[in-house]
Order: sequence, then C-alpha cells, then structure tokens
Amino acid sequence: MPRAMTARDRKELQIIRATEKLVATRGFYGTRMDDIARAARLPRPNLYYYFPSKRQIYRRILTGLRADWIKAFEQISPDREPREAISDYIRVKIEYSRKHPVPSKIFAMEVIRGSDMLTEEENNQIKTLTEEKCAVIEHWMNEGKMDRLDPRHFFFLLWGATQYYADFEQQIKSILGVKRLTTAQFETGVETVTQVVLAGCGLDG
Amino acid sequence: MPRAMTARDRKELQIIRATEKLVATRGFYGTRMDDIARAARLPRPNLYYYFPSKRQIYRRILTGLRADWIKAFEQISPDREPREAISDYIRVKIEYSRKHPVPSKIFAMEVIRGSDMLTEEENNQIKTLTEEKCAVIEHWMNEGKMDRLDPRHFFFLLWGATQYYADFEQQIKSILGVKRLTTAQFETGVETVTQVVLAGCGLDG
DNA sequence: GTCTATATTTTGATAGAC
DNA sequence: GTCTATCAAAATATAGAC
Repeated sequence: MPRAMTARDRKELQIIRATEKLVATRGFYGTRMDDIARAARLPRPNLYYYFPSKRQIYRRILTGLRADWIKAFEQISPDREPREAISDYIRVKIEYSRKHPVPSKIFAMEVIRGSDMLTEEENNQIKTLTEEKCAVIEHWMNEGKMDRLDPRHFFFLLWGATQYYADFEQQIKSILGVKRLTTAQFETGVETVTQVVLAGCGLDG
Repeated sequence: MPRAMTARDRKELQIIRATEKLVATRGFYGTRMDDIARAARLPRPNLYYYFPSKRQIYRRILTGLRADWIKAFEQISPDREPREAISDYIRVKIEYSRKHPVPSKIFAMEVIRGSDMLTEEENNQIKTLTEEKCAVIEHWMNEGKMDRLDPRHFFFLLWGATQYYADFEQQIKSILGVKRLTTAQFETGVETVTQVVLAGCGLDG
C-alpha cells in the first residue's frame, strides 16, 4: 500500500529521472554526479542528502525495471490459449519498449556488461520465473496446440526481437530514416514479430 | 594487400585485444588506461606511444566490427533461394556471436548509447546496405517465394534474435544454468531461430 | 622504443555554515 | 533541508631520461 508521496519521494524521483537519461546515453561510469546534479537542477552535495552514493542511485533504477519485466511475463499463463497469450506478450513487450526505452536500455547494458550490479538473488529470480513459463510452453506443446521447439531458446528469440525496439532504437531510427519512431512504426513492428512468431510455431490460421 | 605484420602492428593488436575485453565488461568510460596497460602488460605511458588517446583505441575496435557485420549480409543475395539464404544468414550471425562475443557486445553498447562514437558516414553505410537487402526480400515476396511482411522489421527481428546470443550471453548462461555455452547449445539456438523464422514467413516444407 | 616521474584535471564524497 | 568550500583519490596525458 503506497502512502502519499512525500517531498522527499519527489526529490528522489527527480534525481532518478535525471540519472536514467544520462546513464542510458553515457553509461554508469560515464555519468558524473555533477551531470546528475545539473540535470536534476540541484547542487551536487544535495544528491548526497538523498542517496549515499552514485551506485545506490543506479541500483534503485535497476530494481524498478525488474518489476515490469516480471509483470509482462504474466501473459504466459497456462489457462490461456497460446495464440492469444503469445500475441499479447509480444505486444506488451514492444509496448514497454515504446513507453520506457530509457530503463530498458540501462537494463540491457547492465546484462551485456555481465550484471555485476545485480545481486545473485535477483538474477536467480529471473531464472526461476523463466523455468515456470517454459513449463507453460511445454504444456501447450504436449497438448498439440503448438509446434515442438526448445522453450528457453524460444523465449530468447522473443526477448531479442521485442527488446530490440527499445535497446536498438537508434539503429531502427537510422534505417527507417526518421528522428522519432511513430506509433504506426511500432505497430508494424508488433505485426511483423507476431506474424513471424505465430506462424513460426504453428499458431496461425 | 596487407603487408607483413610489423612489430608495431603486433603491439597495437596486443593493446586492442586487451582493451576489447575490458570495454565489454566495464564500458568505455569504466575502462582506465591503467587497466589497459596492465592487461596488455605494458607500462601506461607506452600506450601513448602507439595511440594518441583512449578514444582512438576505442575507435579502432569499432571500425573492425562493421566489416564482419557487412560480410554476413552477403548471404542475402537475389540469386539464391530465400530458404537457403535466410537459414545461412541466421547460422552465420549466431556463429559470429559464438566466435566474437566481445566485439559484438561493444558494438551493441555503442548502438544502445546512441552511436555517438560512430561517424554519420559509418551509420549511413549500414542504412544503404540494409535498403539493398530489403529489396532482395521484396523481390522474393514478389515472386511468391515467401509470405508478405515488412522487410525492415523482418531484419530487426533477425538481428535481435541472432545477436542476442552474443550480447545477452550472460542472461542465456544464467537461464540455462551453465558457466559456458557449449557448441550444442548454440546449435539449439540456430535450430530454434531457423525453425521459427522459416515457418514464420512461409519457407518451411 | 621504453619507462620513471609528474603535471593537470576531474571526480566522488564530506564538513559544516546557514 | 540546502549549499559553499574543500578534501583526497584517481585519471588522462606528457616530459624527458635512458
């Protein structure tokens, strides 16, 4: 039950937002406390009143992300039809890429670098949850509802294809020749990924 | 025509290799010249004899990568059958992820951050080449050889799915519960992606 | 070509007045 | 809660002897 936002909460959020944008483009080590202070319109020492260190600001960003990643996974539920569940999962994931490209990029860089800022426990939770969802995919395959394939690698494909729209946004914009991605372009992304994936595991028609 | 490797070339390569590994895990700003010197087993000031700055070392790494990315694209050739061409492209891309995870990660982080270390020209070349290959896909679709879909977004899906094996290697290892990915695991990746993509655009059977 | 010593700048963090 | 002044450590890069 979240209580009302105190003044402190607002200031912390202000710092978090400023840090996110900087870290997404310059990386953790490339972001200076001075840059954060300027972006958050606060004097540098003030940051230390709200956070004990730069690392702690960064940690707060990372923990926020996992919640959304886990939330999207709810779509893969055993009581649903695979066609609808997987379509919705693709849509939710690309939708998240559209709405929250910045945290997505930070999380991606963190994984690429080797997740040394995430605890063993946090990494394990992702593993456990994935195993649970792999069992759902296997359940659907056993019922003959979809083609047989390796569920873990199937998820790697889904994650790679959907997160691409946030993480490699720059590449997409460059190739589509635009400064900003429109809703229509995200929609084409959703449609293309959905079409290929559904037909790809025998869920079309 | 590359001439024989001089002593200087060898030293420069030694520095490049050391820098690659460090940058892949700590990022450009997180890598210190001192770290590079130690990893390359050279005194720090010696680095400056071979390279004018840290940035220049990094630039050299980036330019090397593009060559391989472009090379893989040769698979998508209009005189081939789409089934073979796309299968081979997937295989070559994942194979590259297996053999060169380090440069792949560096390139990925660079794109995520917004490619500010790559020149306008370098980014444009990728765009032009992609347009050329999109025309090949369209050619196959017009001949009724494969299902209709947006070729650009189709490539985004392929890139996301194949590069995942290099860039998000850590995530894959964590979920598969292994310290190192085996050849067999990469093979399962190739098979899963190939199966889904081929069936996904009407190229199976 | 190599490396010791060091200049210069920047950075994360703190002390302590208001 | 806020912010001026500042410390101590670390970093890039260079000078110049060998």
